[in-house]
Amino acid sequence: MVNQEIARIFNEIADLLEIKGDNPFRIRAYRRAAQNIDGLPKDVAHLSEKELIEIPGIGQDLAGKIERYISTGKIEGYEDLKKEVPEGLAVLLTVPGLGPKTAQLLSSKLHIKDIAELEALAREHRLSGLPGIKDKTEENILKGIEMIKRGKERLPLGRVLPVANELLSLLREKAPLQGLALAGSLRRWKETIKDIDILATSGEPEKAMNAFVHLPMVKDVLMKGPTKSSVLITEGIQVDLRVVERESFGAALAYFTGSKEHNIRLREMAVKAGLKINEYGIFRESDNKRLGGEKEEDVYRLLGLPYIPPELREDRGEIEAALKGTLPRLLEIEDIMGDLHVHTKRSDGSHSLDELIKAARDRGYKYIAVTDHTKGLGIARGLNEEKILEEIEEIKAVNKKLRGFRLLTGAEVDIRSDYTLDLPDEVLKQLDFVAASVHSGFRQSREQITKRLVSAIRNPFVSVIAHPTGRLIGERDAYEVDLEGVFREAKDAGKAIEINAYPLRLDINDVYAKKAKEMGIPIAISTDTHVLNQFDFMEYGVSIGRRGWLEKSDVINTMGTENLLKWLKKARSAGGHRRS
DNA sequence: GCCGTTTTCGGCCCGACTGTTTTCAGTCG
Repeated sequence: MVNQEIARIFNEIADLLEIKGDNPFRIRAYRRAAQNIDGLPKDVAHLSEKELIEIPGIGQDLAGKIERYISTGKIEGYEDLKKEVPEGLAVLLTVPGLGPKTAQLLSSKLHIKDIAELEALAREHRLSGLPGIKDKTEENILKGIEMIKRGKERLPLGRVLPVANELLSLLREKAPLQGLALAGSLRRWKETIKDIDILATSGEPEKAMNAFVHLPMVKDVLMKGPTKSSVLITEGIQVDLRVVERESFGAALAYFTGSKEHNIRLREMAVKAGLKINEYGIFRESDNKRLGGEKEEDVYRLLGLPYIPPELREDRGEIEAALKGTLPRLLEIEDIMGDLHVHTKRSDGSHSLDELIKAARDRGYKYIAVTDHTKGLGIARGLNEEKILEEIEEIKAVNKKLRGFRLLTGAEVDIRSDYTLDLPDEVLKQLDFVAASVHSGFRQSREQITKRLVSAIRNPFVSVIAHPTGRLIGERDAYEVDLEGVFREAKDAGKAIEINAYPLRLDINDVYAKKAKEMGIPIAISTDTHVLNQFDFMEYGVSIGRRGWLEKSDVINTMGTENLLKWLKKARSAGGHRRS
């Protein structure tokens, strides 16, 4: 999509304007526009000017710039701006702690053009002596460069959350802190995380901060104050701890949870209502009287809004919905009745049916679908026709003995590069549940891969498309695919789309989940469990669903067993008509 | 550059920490 390209250019324009010292609100406008275009599930190339202006943060001017970029490939002013700012200078802004003012200074005095030069000069202590720069600043610049070299700025949620929870329990044990809570993008369940934000109250903040910066995994202390400290831990993750008074805890939690854009919107509303919101509370502007802040709900209540769950706080329309009273009633983990993507040791899973049944029942589930890989996936010991039929027989036998729980016969069939499935219809039609997914040929063209998914959807026996984009967060990009086109087909054929809850997948993501909901496509949230404790991944999937504004009724595995089986049957007959 | 049931012009969120500073600018979130 051209969206990401435009977002990149708008962000670069913001960088360049920042170095020039331009109007900060203009800079903010470019960044906001970039963010909203980036997160848009529609290709801006296909939008009219009127539709562009409906995107928050896009006005007459930027809409025109986008339109002309689509037709001419150029964004006016951008080239001129690049000429005004020395080549490569914007790159310096990627060094943490180094902002536009310092970049400008380094460029004008020392003509530094890239990070390599900056590093060399800092090592030779040639930066010291510039106005406002001494040894310590030099040291911090080198530290910042080290952080860049260490690589990835954002880590997958699934890698960070376990570390964060471990940190919490350690802090509970070692520091005089109360009410410890995760905040920031972790609390919003964003799919990648830049740092771990922790909020707490304490009667002895100084002592608590000391305990924090001396935790065993702390590698470096970035800053340390009485109410806020930041450290770098061994995994290379930054951890911020903020300590506030109890009466401010709710306001601080709202502030520290973000997103920044959501908070800005709230604070703007507050100003208009004669209020002031900061991390200490909600105050009346006229006499600074505290109106609330102990509970997070206070913030929303005093603005006349219903409580907005953290997963929605991205300034993607949740404030408008709250004002109109149309916030979704979000899906809860307790709504999930079963898992529709589970592997056994017959293919590449690790457990028997009995072990899986017990684990699922322990979670209160009513059913699981057994979806072993099929023969196309040799590497995962995929099952051939004979073995699948064998498994069906075994499941039928097990089901006869079960009370209040049901195994669905199923498979995760491979969608081959030649647009066919790797099991014949005669076998598929004997299964309760068929997930179809792509495991190879990722480099095919957008048209080819889209056609593969569409062909699978048009097979009457397919129930759901699993991990529809094939991405592995931080490891492998999604293949090129027209998901919107795939969604339209799924809508016509009455099929579901999966949110794969495996933490490195989270596929489809929140933005497309919202899109699917808007298009009326049923969603299955499934864990792709290979080992028992991976059933716990459901929490990640539900959170992606919540970030996508999903309600219980949008998700098929919130249905009871009978209703689900009915739905599956209907998906078959609906799909059958579309057979091509 | 965006945006408006108080505005089509004049606003635009708010505070902590650091380093280099005699009172604050820069950066970050």
